[in-house]
Amino acid sequence: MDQAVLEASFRAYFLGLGHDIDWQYLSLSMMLHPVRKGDYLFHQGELANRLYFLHSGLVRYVGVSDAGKEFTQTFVKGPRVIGSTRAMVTGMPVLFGIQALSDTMVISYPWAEFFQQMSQDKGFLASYMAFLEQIFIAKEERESAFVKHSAERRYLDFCADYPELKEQVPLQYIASYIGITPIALSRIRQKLKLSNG
Amino acid sequence: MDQAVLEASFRAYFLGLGHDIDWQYLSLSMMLHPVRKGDYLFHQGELANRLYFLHSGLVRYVGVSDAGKEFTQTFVKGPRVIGSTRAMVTGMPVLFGIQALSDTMVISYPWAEFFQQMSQDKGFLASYMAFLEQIFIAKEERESAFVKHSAERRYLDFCADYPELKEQVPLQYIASYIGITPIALSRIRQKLKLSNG
DNA sequence: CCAAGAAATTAACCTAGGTTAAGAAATCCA
DNA sequence: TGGATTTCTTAACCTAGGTTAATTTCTTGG
Repeated sequence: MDQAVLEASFRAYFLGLGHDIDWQYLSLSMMLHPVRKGDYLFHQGELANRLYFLHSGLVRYVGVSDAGKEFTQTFVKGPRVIGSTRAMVTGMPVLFGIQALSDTMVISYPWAEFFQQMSQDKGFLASYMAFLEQIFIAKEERESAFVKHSAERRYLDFCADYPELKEQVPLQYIASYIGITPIALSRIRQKLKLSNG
Repeated sequence: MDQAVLEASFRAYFLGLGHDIDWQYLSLSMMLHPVRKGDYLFHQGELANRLYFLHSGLVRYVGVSDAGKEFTQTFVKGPRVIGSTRAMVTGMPVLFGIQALSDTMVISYPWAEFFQQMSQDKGFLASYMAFLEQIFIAKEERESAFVKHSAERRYLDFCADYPELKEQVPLQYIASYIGITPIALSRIRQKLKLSNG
């Protein structure tokens, strides 16, 4: 895949965040990560202090519980910045892994250097800020939904909010996203089928 | 309370986020909200499109579920910026209320105007960005803990992480913070008491 | 300092969702 | 295309934590 295309995709994404950015400040070469369906960009516990950009494809963030059970934190479709803000900013090991659900293309830059160079540009700061606001708002909404709604309601909301994911993503991942087992999700689907005729 | 003191506290907090800020850009008068123990700064469902700063005291963020049950999203001790990023940025109604757990003093500015003026300053952008990173990281950690650990473990972690809150905050709020009922928390505490002699 | 309300505990019972297990359906290669 | 693997469903049983309700302990305002 052509690096120029990837770079253009990356810049277009940032432009979409609402501010003009002067990329002259940036003098770093990107790293390419073609991640195949099923494989991981990184695993829980590893270091991931880079800025990752998912150019194309679909991934999920996966945490593993003390008891060894998987939990899907979120699904992300490219083009979008992905990764762990915490790991990137603090240099601590990630709390979740990122698994490709389709063949994907990811690029990355080392965050510390990238930020040092780009923070000279106000447009970049404003864009990155907008990105942080976006992902924080998404978390606020998700936390709220988790607390307020039953598993059944969370499933229905998922289907309404992500009709296309509902088709592409294995049910077990959807179950782990709404916080229940695949068995419990089956029961819910069964019940819904009956009550809807 | 002296406005100059509150303003100084506000600026000191931002300075603590790591960047020098030129406050000359700002020409807005602050609003004062002395919120007494037990009262709310705002309730779930209201508009809260202002930048709130908790100068002193302790508050909790409270969501109410479909079934009418309360859930404590987080505890915050001043001095710190508080409020809903989502409500502030998007102008949508808040997903949770903020209740004072002690007598508090809160000040606020209208966010849109505040941001318009202050976004001219790179130091402010960088500081606000740092704040967003901080709160996002906290959410990442909390989400991870919720999924990975049992209620008992979450209680023990809470006690370890916030020894001072453990003393000041009613048990029912701690219960709702770790996602269980006060009754369930009592059972856990009982069990721990027995097993520790 | 006391009465009234609020907070915490305990007990008895209930239920959503977890667990194990086994079969059916879908998917994936070779 | 067919055997193998993975995914999904169903059933039977179990358990953490919810619910209701009664009792005790703490707070707090007058």
